[in-house]
Amino acid sequence: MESDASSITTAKSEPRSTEGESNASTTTTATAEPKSTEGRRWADVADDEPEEVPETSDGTSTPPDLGAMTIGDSSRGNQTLADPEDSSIEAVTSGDTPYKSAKTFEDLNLSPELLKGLYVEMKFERPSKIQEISLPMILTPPYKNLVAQAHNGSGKTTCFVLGMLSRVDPNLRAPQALCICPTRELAIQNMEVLLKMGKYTGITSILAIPADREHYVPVGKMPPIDKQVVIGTPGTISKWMTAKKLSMSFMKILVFDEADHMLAESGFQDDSVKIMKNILKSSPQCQILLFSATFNDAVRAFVDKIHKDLFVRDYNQMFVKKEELSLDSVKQYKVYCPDELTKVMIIRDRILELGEKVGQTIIFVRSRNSTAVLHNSLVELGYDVTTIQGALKQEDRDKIIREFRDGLTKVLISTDVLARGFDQSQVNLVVNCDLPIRHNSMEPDYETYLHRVGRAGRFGRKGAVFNLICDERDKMLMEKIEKHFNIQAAEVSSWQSEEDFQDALSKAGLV
DNA sequence: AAAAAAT
Repeated sequence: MESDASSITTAKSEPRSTEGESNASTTTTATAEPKSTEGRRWADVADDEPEEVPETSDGTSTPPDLGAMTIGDSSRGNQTLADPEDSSIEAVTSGDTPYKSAKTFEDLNLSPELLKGLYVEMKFERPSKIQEISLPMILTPPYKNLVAQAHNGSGKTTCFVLGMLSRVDPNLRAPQALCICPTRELAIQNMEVLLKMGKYTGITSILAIPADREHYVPVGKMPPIDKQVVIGTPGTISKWMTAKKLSMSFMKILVFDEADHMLAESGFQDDSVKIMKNILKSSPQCQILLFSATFNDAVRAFVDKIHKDLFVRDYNQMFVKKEELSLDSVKQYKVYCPDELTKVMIIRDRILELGEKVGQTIIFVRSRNSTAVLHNSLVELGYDVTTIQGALKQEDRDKIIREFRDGLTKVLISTDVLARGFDQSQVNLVVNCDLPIRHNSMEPDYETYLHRVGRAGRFGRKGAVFNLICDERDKMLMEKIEKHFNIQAAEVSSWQSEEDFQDALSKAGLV
């Protein structure tokens, strides 16, 4: 993984309105971490690739001491002394709390039970780079809010799950940690990680997603929640909260997964802000973590605003530069084709079989209706594909996901319900049958594009994306995407040539 | 347009 060879840079910013504090200015960089050859690290680095990173300057490198560096800026404090060529993750800490990077889990004062979960269940050996940086910021008092950006497939989930588990007091039988996710699938997936990592801790948890019909209990008849960690979707959480079934009085940590989406999208934003305000009212000290691979300027401004409006507290940040965000390990292609109908032929004749050879495939389309159209034409032709979208019954959604997770199905057609966060290591191929587009505009949806790409190449694995381009609008969208991420998607020269597709996959390192 | 969710 090339990104491991880059360095960490950190910068210190000052909280607004604290003047006259001393600002020692230094920068430190960390060189490539030595790789362990046996077992897995916490982030499950691609195990099929022999790691050949030499243990260079290991002994000579300075550990990144996250507090004691660089300048404070009076405004937002994004100023750093980083070498722009060399920085892939940047931490901006706020205030005077010194943060020391966590080279081992023992550095973090975790309970023995949690450590056992990390080593035995998760098979982690030591913190990854983003964990090394973010965990001390999460776990060091005073507990400050954190806005954390990290690459797709780099293990954000394990970061905030570990954060929640270690901040919960196992002896207090009340909700203390809350995680809000954009989809039920993501909530379920995060819960699975929590159960695994927290297996020996005895910490209790509950999913807050709508129950299916036979398990439905009216909220009024529900007993109050006494579980310590709650993970769910905004509607259900908000419902429980309003009905006073979910007490916010002991809440210590609130996590927004895919935070940019949760805070920016209408429909999500209202619930998210409502929950946040409600928690802060009864639990003003609650720590808020915002995690995502993408934070655009509008979201950043909003985050800054809510901090001013609601908390008036300073917050820490960790982020990645836009140019370094698109995954190097996933090769992106464009396929020109004459019309929409041809897209189906291409998927059928060129992509499906090749895709099955290299693992599993997700095909993204724009609308629920398009999933049905594509699904039917492929099934009619005898192909075994399944489809997921938000209008399906929960049981069906669960079944489709289960079958895909178990490897019983190889090709999944999906709306953007799976664009974010869905983690299935066997997905090596992503097809954008439609490019993602911003509602009511001709602009591409850059964030969604990046998240879709990120469904392949989990944890540094190889992957490929085929973008099907059939008219001027597609072409324009693709050009904008390339420009935005400063990449050049390779062209599959002829959609009619099986060899060209074969070639594309081999260039992506998949065959 | 899609996502969540409750009506």
